[in-house]
Amino acid sequence: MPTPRDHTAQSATSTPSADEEKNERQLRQERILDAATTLLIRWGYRKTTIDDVAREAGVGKGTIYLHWKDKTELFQAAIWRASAQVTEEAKASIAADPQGGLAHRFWTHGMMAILRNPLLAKIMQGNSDIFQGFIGTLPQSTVAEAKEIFTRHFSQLQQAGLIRNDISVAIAYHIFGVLKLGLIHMAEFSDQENTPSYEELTEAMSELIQRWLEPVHLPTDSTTGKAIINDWMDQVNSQIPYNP
Amino acid sequence: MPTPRDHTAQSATSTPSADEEKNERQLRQERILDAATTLLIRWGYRKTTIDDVAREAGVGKGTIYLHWKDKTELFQAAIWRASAQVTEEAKASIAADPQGGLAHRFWTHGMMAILRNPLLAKIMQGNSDIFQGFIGTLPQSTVAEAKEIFTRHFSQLQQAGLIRNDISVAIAYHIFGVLKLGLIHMAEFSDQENTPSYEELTEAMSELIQRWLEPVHLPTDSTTGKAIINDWMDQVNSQIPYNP
DNA sequence: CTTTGACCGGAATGATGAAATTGGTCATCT
DNA sequence: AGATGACCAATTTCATCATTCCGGTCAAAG
Repeated sequence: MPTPRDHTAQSATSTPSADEEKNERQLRQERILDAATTLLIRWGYRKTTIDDVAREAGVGKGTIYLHWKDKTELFQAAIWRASAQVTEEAKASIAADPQGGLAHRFWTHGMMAILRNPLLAKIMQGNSDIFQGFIGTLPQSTVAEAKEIFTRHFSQLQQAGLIRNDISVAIAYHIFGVLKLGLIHMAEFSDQENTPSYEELTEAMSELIQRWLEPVHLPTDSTTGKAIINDWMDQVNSQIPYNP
Repeated sequence: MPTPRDHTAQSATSTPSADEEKNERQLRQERILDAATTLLIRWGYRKTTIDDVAREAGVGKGTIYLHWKDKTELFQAAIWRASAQVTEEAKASIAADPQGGLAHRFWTHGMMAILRNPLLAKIMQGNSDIFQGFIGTLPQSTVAEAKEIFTRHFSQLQQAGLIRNDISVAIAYHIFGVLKLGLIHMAEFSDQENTPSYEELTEAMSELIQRWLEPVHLPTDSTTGKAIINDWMDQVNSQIPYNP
């Protein structure tokens, strides 16, 4: 009972309309996700308690259970929101880039969007133990589906002449995995001072992708590539159960 | 006392010459290293005891201490021997390959030599927990020195026109690290059936290196490159305290 | 109705100590 | 002398129990 907290919005209208209530609820949900994200970055999954999140968000513990079934769903929601934001940002960057349809530009925009997001950046920078005890919660089907989405769009990019045809999708998928995991673990492995800056690294990786995957003669039309990649991002996003 | 064992060579000459004794000792040392290697692969560092090794090698436990100071030195020796063998093999493959001086050929030979070695292959295939409780025993200076060796020879290869000049050594070092760690962790991550075969993977990686690092116009003379790489391997080997 | 935090029980954590294991030594045997 | 394995001390492992912690519930408050 003796828990003074700032109820800044003291119900200006005595009877809030249904819309206003909806909005209130929405805002609170975001606030809780903000709190979860902050603490996820600061303490990791295992060491962050529901109580912590509730306190950080300024709500009661029970309230959180009005929004999510359990702890994993809450943190999944936080990660999914981050992913959705990142994909959305990447989509925008790609749309704004005249050459956004090219493989290496696409990679660059994706990587930059990730690094701009505090949560995903932290993961990328090698603090993979944020997920202590959380990995394995994700359904195996999700991983398989992600691979399917990759395969489908990679093939489309090949058919559009944006990626070399003489490379197998399975190999490409595996090596993309190698690059992603390698980036994370190498960041964890090497000490700060010897690690190149992320700008340098992004640029170098972008060039690697370009030389590795792009054919010498690229199609003059960039819209097809953009469309494919846009579609890709949308499907990745639709795989993420995050309601705006 | 009741420990019957096969003393096949029952000292044909009553007084073995100094040479023969030396040889005997040498052979026994190899046998112990063989045992250590086998058990390292089967059980990992932590779960392999000195007793196990002695039994597997058919010698008394005390005998092992006539050869090495302690447990870590024994297993270091086993790993170092493996590394020396691998570098030696790689050197031979490179020497036999007319194009052995090219970056992507060099990478291929190195990777194949590693995969041919049971111990290092096991590590490469993601069973990095072979080292449970062993990592950290290696002096930090070794890592730093390895980086120096890389840097020096990479620059030499650039000067020889075998590797593009417009890429920084620091970046290249980091990305090589990404590739190595990525290969290990991706192998650990993805399940058998979805993983491409090592032949496919080696070939694909070789091509990636080629496109990423090699200039369009390569020097006609291959001997310079071979010499540099030979030198590289020798220095890596000399960093390893393994006496034939 | 919505929101809350006291409360509950299962699970993680830590302290304790007995028992087993194991790296390394050394008296003994060859 | 060179090789060995019984032996020792130190560490690890395991079982036990007390205590704390925390995800989730729900009766009560607003």
